Amino acid sequence: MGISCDWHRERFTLDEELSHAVRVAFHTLYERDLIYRGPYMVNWCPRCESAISDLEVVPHEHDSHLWVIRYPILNDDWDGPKHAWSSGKWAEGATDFIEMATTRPETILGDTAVAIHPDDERWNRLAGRQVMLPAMNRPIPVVTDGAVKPQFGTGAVKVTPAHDPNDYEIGMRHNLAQINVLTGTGTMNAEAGPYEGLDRYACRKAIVADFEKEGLLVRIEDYHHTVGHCQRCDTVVEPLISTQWFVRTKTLAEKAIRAVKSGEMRIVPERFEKVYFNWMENIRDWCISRQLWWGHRIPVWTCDDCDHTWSAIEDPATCAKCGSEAIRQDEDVLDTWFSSGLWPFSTLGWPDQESADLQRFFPTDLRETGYDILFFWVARETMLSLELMGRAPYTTVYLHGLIRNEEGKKISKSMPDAWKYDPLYIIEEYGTDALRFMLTTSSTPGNDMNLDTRRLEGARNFANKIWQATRFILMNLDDEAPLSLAQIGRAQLALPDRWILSRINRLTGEVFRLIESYQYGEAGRQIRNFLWDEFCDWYIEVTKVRLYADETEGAEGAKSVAQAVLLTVLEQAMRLLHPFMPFVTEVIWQALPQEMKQGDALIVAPWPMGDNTWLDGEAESQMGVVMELVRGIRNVRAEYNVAAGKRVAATVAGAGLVGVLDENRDVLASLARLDAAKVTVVESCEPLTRSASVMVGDVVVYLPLAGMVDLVAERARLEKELANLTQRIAGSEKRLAGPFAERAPANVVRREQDRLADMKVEAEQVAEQIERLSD
RNA sequence: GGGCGGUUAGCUCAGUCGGCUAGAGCGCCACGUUGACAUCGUGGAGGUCACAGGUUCAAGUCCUGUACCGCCCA
Repeated sequence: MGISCDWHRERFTLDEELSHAVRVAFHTLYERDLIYRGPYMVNWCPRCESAISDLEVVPHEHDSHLWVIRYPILNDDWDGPKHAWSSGKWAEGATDFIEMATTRPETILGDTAVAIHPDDERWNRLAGRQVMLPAMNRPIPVVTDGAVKPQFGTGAVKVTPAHDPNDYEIGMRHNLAQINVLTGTGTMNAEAGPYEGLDRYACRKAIVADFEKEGLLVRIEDYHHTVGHCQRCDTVVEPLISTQWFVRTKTLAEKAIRAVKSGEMRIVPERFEKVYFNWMENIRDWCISRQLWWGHRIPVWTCDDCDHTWSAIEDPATCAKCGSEAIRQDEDVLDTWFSSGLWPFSTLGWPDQESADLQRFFPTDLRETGYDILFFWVARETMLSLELMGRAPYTTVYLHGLIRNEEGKKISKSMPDAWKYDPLYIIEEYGTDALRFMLTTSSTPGNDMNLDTRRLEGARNFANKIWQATRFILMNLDDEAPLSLAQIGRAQLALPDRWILSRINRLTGEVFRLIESYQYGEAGRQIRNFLWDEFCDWYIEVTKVRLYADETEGAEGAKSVAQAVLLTVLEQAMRLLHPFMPFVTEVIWQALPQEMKQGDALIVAPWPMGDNTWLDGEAESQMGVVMELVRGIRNVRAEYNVAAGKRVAATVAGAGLVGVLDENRDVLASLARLDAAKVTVVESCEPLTRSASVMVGDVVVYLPLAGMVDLVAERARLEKELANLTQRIAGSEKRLAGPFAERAPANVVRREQDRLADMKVEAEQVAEQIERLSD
């Protein structure tokens, strides 16, 4: 991708230094009582055989079922089953039942209660009674709990504290047993009684069949719901009670919120601050232990002899308390985001606070990443940095959007056509510069971008365009070293030179401003527009007059001025474009004459700063008139089907710009395909008959297109133009006559007045031409 | 349920102090000069800025609401 990195600072979190940082970080947090171990309901991936954090659970929608089942009530008529489960007679004799719905019938085996809402009249009468748990022959109570939603299912719910977060809460409130019926791989364990050894889904099938056989299956409803999947392997996760390690996030999150609120750390675009606050304010403790075979092993040891548990930075050989050698390190490893969260300082030498890199580079200016990483990485880096370094890890977080496919779908490796979106493939097809330019200029900060190959083509074509422009400039150099602008007096510069130099310096200032405010896309687009539309389409075309001029005419001086300006502008533009298209700009820059540049390579060349002394409003406005005239003449030629190659005569009534236009008659002639020998520039003249005319302000150009001008058509054309002008003049006059004149800022009013004056002059000219054609 | 983003030309998108006739690329129509480039040039057609209110001298831009699409969190 052409990214400029300090490659010698490349790091891996399992490197020795960074592993040490992990140990120190863990130990420090442990000593501050910010890390604890405890039983908790976690998300368990049966395939990874590991706990995963809340963030690693991806919800997916599923079409499933709601199984409505019933449990028999223990009462005076029935004191329990007389027959074996699955005999078909298990519930024989039972007279009262409680109905409830479940999406996971296999968890029935771990039920330790049935819950109802205290106000639910359907089931109130059963509060405090015992029901017999099918299959397990375990009497369990009916409890009342406000958390039960009466409108869901039948209003009664089974309670499985070891396998559901809500049930866990209910279980805590009612002091219910937590019975885990699953193994780490998702099969039923010994607590599952007759179903032991079955896979969770096989068990589901089997238990439903048995419920049906026993007459305890009321009905099956279709049900659409979301189910959590493992981010890593897409397996359906199980909520499971297990003992895990956690970071207490409350105080860390408070600090992290304060860092942004106080302005110590800024998030761009700003709207993501809200997302950040919302997440931090509702944060749950961070489960950091993983039951994986790789990673940083948790640096906590337990003594078999005295049960002492402690954290250490260096591996201990004996118990810190009793000295016994019978010690064991915790088997679990740390969540990778724990070590990654230390990245902003662990890579700079921390915990060595004196490290030169740490002193120099911490905190970092800018953290750039996708907004989907805000919680995973940015939030953790921020919390850990504030706790361990005492300050936020960076001053600004810049979040970009995600690349999506043509239909706006998130691209993932599992898509059959994922290869199309592989950056290496795109680079192969369009080039790295094209990809970078497309990525940087195709969207707005923080918004997603649909990949569009047409934009890649456009970017590739742009690379070709500047390459061709460079070829043109270089092939028109002479043997001698080119002059620098400093060697040329400003008085020697022609109007187009002053214009393009003003434009590039204006652009340079604008790009600086845009990049400073993180508007990279707009900066890139402006550079592109400058190079293609102004530099290539106008300036290069203008210089051809001088570059191709017959040298015997003594045009040598003018030629070298054009060469100098071309090189100067190109060189500066390449420096501006370099971050967007590093490769082609570097190659072009390397090919430029040494006199034009500083340093050995563009990648280390100074960033261009605009020079305001080159800003030239007069040149921009005068050149603007020239360009308008050229466009107008081209337009007329096209309308009258004048052969593209045909050079035509012209008379220019230049009015106040007569001097300027006279000096630039060659430019006009070249760009508008006029016959230079037959271009007359005067201040004013009698309207030419049998000619088409082009008006820009008070300048009129007459094109005597003998035999080609259809008087009727020309009149119609001019009348259309006049109608347009008249309408705009009316609008402008109306505006200036209203409250606008006194309420709007003076400069805006002034501008409107100037516009009106210009339009009036032009309208007069057009009217005059129509008048002439009527004679 | 809470929050965010989007809705501008046929398509993909810009438009960050509210202020010239709302822009670009691609596509479309016409033409194409020996002299950098057909990965190109010149000219042209094409938009009631989702809808409804409001603020303002002035609204694509600010405020309120609605609709549809997408995303995040619970």
